Amino acid sequence: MSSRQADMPVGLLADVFERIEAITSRTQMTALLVGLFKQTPPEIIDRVVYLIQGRLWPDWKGLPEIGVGEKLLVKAIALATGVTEASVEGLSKSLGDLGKAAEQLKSKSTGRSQGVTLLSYTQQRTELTVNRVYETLVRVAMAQGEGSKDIKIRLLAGLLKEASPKEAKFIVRFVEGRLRVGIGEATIMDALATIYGGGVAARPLIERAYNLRADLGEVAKILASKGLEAVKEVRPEVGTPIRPMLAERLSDPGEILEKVGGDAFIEYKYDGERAQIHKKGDKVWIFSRRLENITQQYPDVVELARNHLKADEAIVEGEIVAYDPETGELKPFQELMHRKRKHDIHSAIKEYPVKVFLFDLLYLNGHDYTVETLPVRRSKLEEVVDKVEEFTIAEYIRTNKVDELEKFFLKAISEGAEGVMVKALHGDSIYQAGTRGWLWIKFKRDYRSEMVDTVDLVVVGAFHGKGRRGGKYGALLMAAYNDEKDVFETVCKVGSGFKDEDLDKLPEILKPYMRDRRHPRVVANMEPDVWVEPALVAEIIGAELTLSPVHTCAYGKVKSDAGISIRFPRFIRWRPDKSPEDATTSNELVEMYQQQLKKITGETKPSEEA
DNA sequence: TTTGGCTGCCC
DNA sequence: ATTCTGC
DNA sequence: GCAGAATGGGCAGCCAAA
Repeated sequence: MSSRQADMPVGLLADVFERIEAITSRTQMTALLVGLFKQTPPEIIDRVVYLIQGRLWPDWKGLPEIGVGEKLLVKAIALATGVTEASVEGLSKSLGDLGKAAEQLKSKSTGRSQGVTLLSYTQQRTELTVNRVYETLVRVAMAQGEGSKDIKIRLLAGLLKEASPKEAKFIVRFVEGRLRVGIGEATIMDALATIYGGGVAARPLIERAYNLRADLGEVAKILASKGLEAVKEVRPEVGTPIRPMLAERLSDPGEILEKVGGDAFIEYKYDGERAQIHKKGDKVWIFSRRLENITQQYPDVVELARNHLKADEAIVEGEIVAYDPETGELKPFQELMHRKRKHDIHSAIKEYPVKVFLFDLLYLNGHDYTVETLPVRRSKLEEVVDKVEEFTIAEYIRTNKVDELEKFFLKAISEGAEGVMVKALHGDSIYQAGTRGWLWIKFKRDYRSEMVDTVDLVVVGAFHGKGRRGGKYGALLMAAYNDEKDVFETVCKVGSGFKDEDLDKLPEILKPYMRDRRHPRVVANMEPDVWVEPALVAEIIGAELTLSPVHTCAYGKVKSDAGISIRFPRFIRWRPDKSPEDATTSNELVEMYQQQLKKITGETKPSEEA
C-alpha cells in the first residue's frame, strides 16, 4: 500500500468530528461535513469517506477486517499511554467510551510521563495525516497469523502515541467500528451532493450509484474526479453486490395493507440467511445481507444456481434455509448457522442441507430490473427459475384483503416461517435499497405479544452503557427462578426496550440491591459489571427461545451443555407486583421450549391439514 | 494438542 | 435483529 | 418518517495460553 501524494492532516477530520458530535441538527452536520470535503484532495476522498464510515473498505471486497476489538484496543491504549490495562478499562467503563478514555489519558500524559519510556524527541510530534493513519490501519488489518495480535497492538500503540488526544479519541472509535458522531451514509451522501452535485437535489443520483456499487468511497471518488455525469453512468454489474432493499415493521394487518396501498404481494418470511445470487455463465457469486461474499460457504447453492437459473447473466435474491430433506421441514435459524464455516464445507453440506426460496430479480441479461415494479420483477423471476425442491420461489399470494393476509400469516407460521413480508406492487414499487417508502413491510409473530412467550425475569446484574448510555447502565442480566434448587439462573441480557427515562431511573432502582459479588442464589457463567441481589422482576419479550452455551437456565435439561435463552430480548415493563420467586421458573421455560419445538416441527405433519 | 478468549457476522 | 430519540 | 445509535443470542475462525 503506497502513499499517495495528496494528503491532509488527520487533525482536520478530528476537529470536524468533534464539532459534529456536539450538535444534533442534521442540516448543520451536513454543512460541517461539506466544509471537510471541500478541504479534502479528491485523490483521498475515498479514504476520508471510509474513515467516516468506520471501515477500511467495503465488506464485499473480501479484504480482512481490522481484527481489533475492545480488549486489544485496551492493550494498545495502555501501551501507548504507559498506564495499566486495568486503569484504561476502568476509565472506559466510567466514561462509556474507550475513545474518550484514550483522549483523557493522552492529554494527562503529554510529554514527560510517556517520554520516560523512551525517546524525548517524540515530544515534537510530526503531524499525523490521513494517509499515514489509513495505511497504518491497513497494516493492522493485514497482520495475520502467529504473532499478529502483538503486531496489531504495537502498530496501534504507535499510532496513538503520535496522535493528539483528540485524534486518539477518533482513531480508537474508528477501530471500534463506529465514530459515534451522528454521521451515517445518508449524511455523507447529502454532503457529497451539496459539493459535487450542485445541491441535495443530486442526492437520489448519488444514492442510486451507491446502491449499485455498495462502495461510498468509490462513489465519492468518481464524483470528485469525474463529476456527477460519471455517477449517472453507473449500472448494475454481475459480481458486484447491490445494496439490499429492507423492510419496515408493523403489527397490524389492516394498517400494513393500507401502507402498501391496498393490493399487495404477501410472501413467507423464512428464518434463514438472505442471499443475493449473481450468475454469469458458469460463474456464481453469493452475497450476504451485509454484502459479504459468502460463495465459499454454499457450494450446493452455487450448483443449484448454475443449473436452475435459466439466464446467462442474472442477479436474484432469496433466503437460504436449513431443512430436513427426509421430511421437508424447515429447521431453525440456529441450525443454518452451522453452515457459517470455511472448513469442512462438504461434510457441513451433508449435515446441514439447505434450500433456497427466491423472492426477487434485480438484473437479467443486460437489463436493470431494480427500476421495474415488483410485478414485473416477479414475473421475470418466474420465467428464469427452473424450480426444484431445493431451489424455488418463496410461497406467496396476492391480495388486498385483511382476512386473507391473516390467514396466510398463520399458515406461514405453521409451516416454520417467522412471519410474512407484505410488498407493494403499485407503479412505484421499484427495488429501493434501504427502508424508505414503506414498499416492504414485515409482519412477524413476535410483534404480537399474544402470539409469543412473554416472561418475567429477575435482575441479577447490570452492565455499564456506552456512547449515549455512557455513565449509565446499558443493559441488565436477567434470570429465571429455579424453584427446585431455589436459585436464579441466567436467561439473557436485555438492553433494548428501555426509554431514556427508564435508564435514568435505573441506578436508583438498583441501588438497594447492588453488591460487589455474585449473590449465592445466583447461578451465572457471565460476569456483569455490578451484581444485583435478586429482587426486581421485569417483563421481557422475545421472538423465541434458543439453546444457549452461556446461560445457565435449565442447563442440561433440554440438551447437555446448553441452557435456555431468548432471541431478540427486549424490556417491556417492571413488575413491581411480583417477587423474585414469582418470576418465570426454569422449568416453565423448559416447557415453553418444548412447546415451541412442537409448533415448528409438529403442526405441519398432522393429516387433518388441508 | 487442547482450550478458551476475542472478534466478526448472521439473525 | 429491536427499540428509542431528535429533527 | 428518516437517520442514527443504543442494545440482544449465538455461531465459526483465529490466535494465544494452557
